[in-house]
Amino acid sequence: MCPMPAETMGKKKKLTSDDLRQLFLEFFREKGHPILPGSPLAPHDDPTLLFNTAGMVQFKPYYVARGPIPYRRAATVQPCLRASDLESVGVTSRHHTFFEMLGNFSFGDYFKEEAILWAWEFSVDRLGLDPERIWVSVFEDDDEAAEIWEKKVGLDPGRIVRLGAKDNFWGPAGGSGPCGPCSELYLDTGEKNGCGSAGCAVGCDCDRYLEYWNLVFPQYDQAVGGERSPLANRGIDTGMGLERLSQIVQAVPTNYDTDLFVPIIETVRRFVSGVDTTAGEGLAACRVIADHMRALVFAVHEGVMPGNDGRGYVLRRIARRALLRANRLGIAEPMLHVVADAVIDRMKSAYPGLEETRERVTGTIRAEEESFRHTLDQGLDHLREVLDRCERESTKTVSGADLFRLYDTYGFPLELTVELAEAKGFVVDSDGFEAAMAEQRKRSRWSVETDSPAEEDLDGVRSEFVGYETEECVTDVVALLHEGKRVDALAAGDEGIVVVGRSPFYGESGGQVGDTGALYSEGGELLFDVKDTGRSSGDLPLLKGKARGALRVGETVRAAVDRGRRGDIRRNHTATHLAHRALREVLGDHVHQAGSLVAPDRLRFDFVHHARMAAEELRRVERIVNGNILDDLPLETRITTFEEARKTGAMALFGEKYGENVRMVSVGDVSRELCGGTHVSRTGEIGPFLIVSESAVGSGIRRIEAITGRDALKRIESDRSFLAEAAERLRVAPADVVDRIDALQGKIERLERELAKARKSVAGDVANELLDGAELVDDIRVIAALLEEDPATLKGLIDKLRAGGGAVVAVLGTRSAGGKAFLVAGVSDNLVGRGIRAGDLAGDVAAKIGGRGGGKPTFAQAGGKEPEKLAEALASVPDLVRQIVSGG
RNA sequence: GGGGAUAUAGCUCAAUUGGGAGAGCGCCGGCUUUGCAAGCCGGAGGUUACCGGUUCGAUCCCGGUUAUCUCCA
Repeated sequence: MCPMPAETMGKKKKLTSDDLRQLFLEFFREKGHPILPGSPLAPHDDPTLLFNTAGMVQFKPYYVARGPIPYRRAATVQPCLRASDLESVGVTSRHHTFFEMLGNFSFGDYFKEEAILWAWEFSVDRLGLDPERIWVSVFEDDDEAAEIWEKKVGLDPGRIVRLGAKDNFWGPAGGSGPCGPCSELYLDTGEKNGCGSAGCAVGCDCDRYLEYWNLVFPQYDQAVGGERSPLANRGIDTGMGLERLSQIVQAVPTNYDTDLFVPIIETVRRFVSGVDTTAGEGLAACRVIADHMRALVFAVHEGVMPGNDGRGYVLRRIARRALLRANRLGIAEPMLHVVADAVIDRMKSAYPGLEETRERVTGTIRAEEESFRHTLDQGLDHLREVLDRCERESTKTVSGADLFRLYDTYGFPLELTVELAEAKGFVVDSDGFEAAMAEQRKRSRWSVETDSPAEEDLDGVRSEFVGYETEECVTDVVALLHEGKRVDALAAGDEGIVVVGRSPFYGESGGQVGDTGALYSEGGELLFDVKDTGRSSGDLPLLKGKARGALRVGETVRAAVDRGRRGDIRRNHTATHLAHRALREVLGDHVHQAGSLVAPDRLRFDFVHHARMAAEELRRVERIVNGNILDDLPLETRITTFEEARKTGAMALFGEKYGENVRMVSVGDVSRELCGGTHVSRTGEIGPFLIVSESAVGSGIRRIEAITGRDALKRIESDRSFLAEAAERLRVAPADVVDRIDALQGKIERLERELAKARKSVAGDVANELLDGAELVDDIRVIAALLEEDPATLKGLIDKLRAGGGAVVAVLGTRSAGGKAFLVAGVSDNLVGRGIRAGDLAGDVAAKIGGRGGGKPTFAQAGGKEPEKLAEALASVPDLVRQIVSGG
């Protein structure tokens, strides 16, 4: 193949981004690289990263590993997500939240020479880039790399530029790990694209020299503190962004004009009318939406849900930024899910898995759109209130506190607040907002600093977990903690923490709760009650509890786990695995664990699923699990490598940290999961499995709770006795209980209707009687009576008396439950003007029975503690009315 | 992990210093009208999230729990 300048490519068959992925992988396969799948965007095994931000992340251990590794070179296409510089997206052509990295890697295999020669060969021979327009940079003191470029490649020394650490020293990704100097390849797109300044060259910020490939030569291992040591397997780590590569190969002005983005941006445009989307803000908005939706689709596809912390929060912020931009474009309807469809259509050829999750992904995004719409509506209401208040207080400034409250509490975007407030002629106190923000940051930092325990206290302490094999063993006390400090001994009665050399106690982890039990002396004396077992950051089992005798470091003890409780836990844990498997079978493969609790009395399993489970689905899950239990399947645990386990299809958790070696738990051939917990040896031990509840935990996450073994038997027993008892009370056979209840309810309904009618007519009679017996004060009929009715009836009577017409004052009393007095007072509407208020009346009468009262002018209630004085107090009502009438 | 807010009918939300739990939509029944949209009347539906406290009396005040929203880390 002969070299071709970039522009001429356009006239021939244009290379698509799909072609470029293939060409790249094919080229490095020819050079002896195994082609590996990209690792997940959300790495399970690297807690230093929220998301995969670079191509080499999955290989970090291989650079550091001293022992054997599965391969010495590799090539990948790695999806990456970077949310650290969201503000730059759409403004420049080179920042993306989601991008794909093409990379070739060497771990202790080839080094600079091959990497450089191959990069050149691929650029010129396969991509057809014009060799006269390729420039390179090397780290300032990397003579070796410069010489390879000059001597072996034969590149004009004038096109080899030396740059400092800012540009040409890479890493480490995530703050620690492999790093080293690098060499970058650039394509000169010609003077017309430059900034025109005299110093314009490689490294300049303008768009003339486009960096497209970074060859990193990792040779140091950087610790968290910043110190560097030589890397065990120095090697090569290259990264070429597919978006940028597509831009230069397709000879278009920006990444957004490549075939990766065009169909997506076009989809966004379909929703816009009246705004120019070919330039300026409108164009930038379309680009941002397209970019963000690519990130969102891939992250949700992998099972990350928008939420309010960690990875989920990053996702939510990305989604909301996209929505805000859509808002700016005048789009009111939910549309991101449509853009998501376009992303899936565009990317499914390279990532076929996207098609399978399409419905879940677009559904999740749609739900997120609607939830943000809701947040915005709420925020608008609050903003309106704030502005109204400012108006009333005739101030033209919206305070920092108000701005912050809208943002912090109601999640209303600051820029929207500012825009809307200014449109109405207000000014905003941005400094006040910043101050409030700084205050919140300070609080958060403070809380992080103060609640980390003094873990360094346990440096050098070793403890082995032997609980898989045994529930009881003889061992030594290797450390004691009292009130958070290392001590040599605990006295009887002290609360503290014990660490033993060999621990049969399981420390809480992976959802399984900690064991309880006891420590005994060699003579059999109880020394320590283990009330719970935790886990230090170094995974030491920490036995928490109370000393019953003197306990010293170095002492030999017999450690015994509470066997019955552990048995319950084992049953529930194995049942959890079976339930997980059964849920996937019934609901689909998108179901995966989002949280789990394995306790002795129940198991709780949270999982990703978008809808409420139907009763029939729950029954099917139950039936499948109980079927597995009846089959009495054997369990097998095996220690293997993470990669090996994945190949066998074992389920692993997103966001969970796994070491080099993992423990794989298989239940027959129905379930295979990575798990450190304790399990039964055959499923038959589990006994009955009953799902007792299904509920929502958060958006897109459901929860089931279930019981097994002894608790399930107890539940069945009590359910049966409830039913038997109910049947007995109803005097029917258990099978007829439901029919009987229906019949009874119909009867109750009929009787209640009749009763209400009867009450009404009785109340009418009583009201008439009371009116007849009323005392006249001037023209006012005054009624005061002590009745035997309940408070609700009294209230009804008052309404009747007031509605009867004429001038009426009524106070009714009764003894309420609990030996207290209850009063209601009513005054007809036409008397309010004459100064008679029900509230006052109720208060005055209540005063005579040791209580208080109040209410509205026409209706009031009161109570008192001395019901025996009720009659006397009521008798005073006519006088009270007389006083008001004559006094007023 | 920390701060703030919210929790009332199936849904969206009211309830003025603590004093009778409501509206709109939806649902059921009836009527009227009709090309459709609809209209009129009636009805069912509530442990005011949960637990405790103050009070004669708590949807309202106080404390705790849980859940959701939201910001920071």
